[in-house]
Amino acid sequence: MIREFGHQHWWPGETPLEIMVGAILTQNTNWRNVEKAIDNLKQLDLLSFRALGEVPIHRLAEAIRSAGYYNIKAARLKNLIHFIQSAYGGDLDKLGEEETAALREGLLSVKGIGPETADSILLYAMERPVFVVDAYTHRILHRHGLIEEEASYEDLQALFMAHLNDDPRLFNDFHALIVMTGKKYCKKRPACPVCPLINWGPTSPES
DNA sequence: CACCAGGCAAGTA
DNA sequence: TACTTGCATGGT
Repeated sequence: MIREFGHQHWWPGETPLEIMVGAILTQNTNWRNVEKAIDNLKQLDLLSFRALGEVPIHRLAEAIRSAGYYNIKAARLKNLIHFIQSAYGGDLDKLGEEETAALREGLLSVKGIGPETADSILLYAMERPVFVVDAYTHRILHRHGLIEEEASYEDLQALFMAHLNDDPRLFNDFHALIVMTGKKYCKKRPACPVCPLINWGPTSPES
């Protein structure tokens, strides 16, 4: 994957807050639509902890319209801000000092933050050695016969983490490369240059 | 036109 | 517990 795409150096975001916002906005959504929403938040001067807390939710929803599911995502952003405010006094530095396991639990307690979003925040915003699993990860591992179709998020995460060094830089690149590979080759390609041993076949991904 | 994208929660039986 | 449905824009 490195040969095909090079190192990725994710997340495409400049600050921890921007990464957290992007993690929520990209849920089941094309990143290009998310970029527009984030650009818009910057234009409107809304991409700060303070502004996100104060902006009326309907105005926030309108600002992130291009990311889709905008009403739900506006609420989810508010939920995240509220969590940081109530648990860490709105202090991102204090949040940064929290233990990884405790922080993960806290994030998962926020309505609208599930395992992938929580782990994306932990890895890409907080640089914690947490492997991020997504739909591509599941699809690729299943096609290679490495997991059962029914394997859970935690099953996949445990598999990676049991076999890799606890290195945030490695996890960063690995997940990003899986996404790149999935986007480009795992849909309807007859062959994948990243993994020449596997011929996906011309039919549907899950066949 | 149909299908999907870096999910998650709520509803139903 | 095990499925199903809603959420929504924008690109292919």
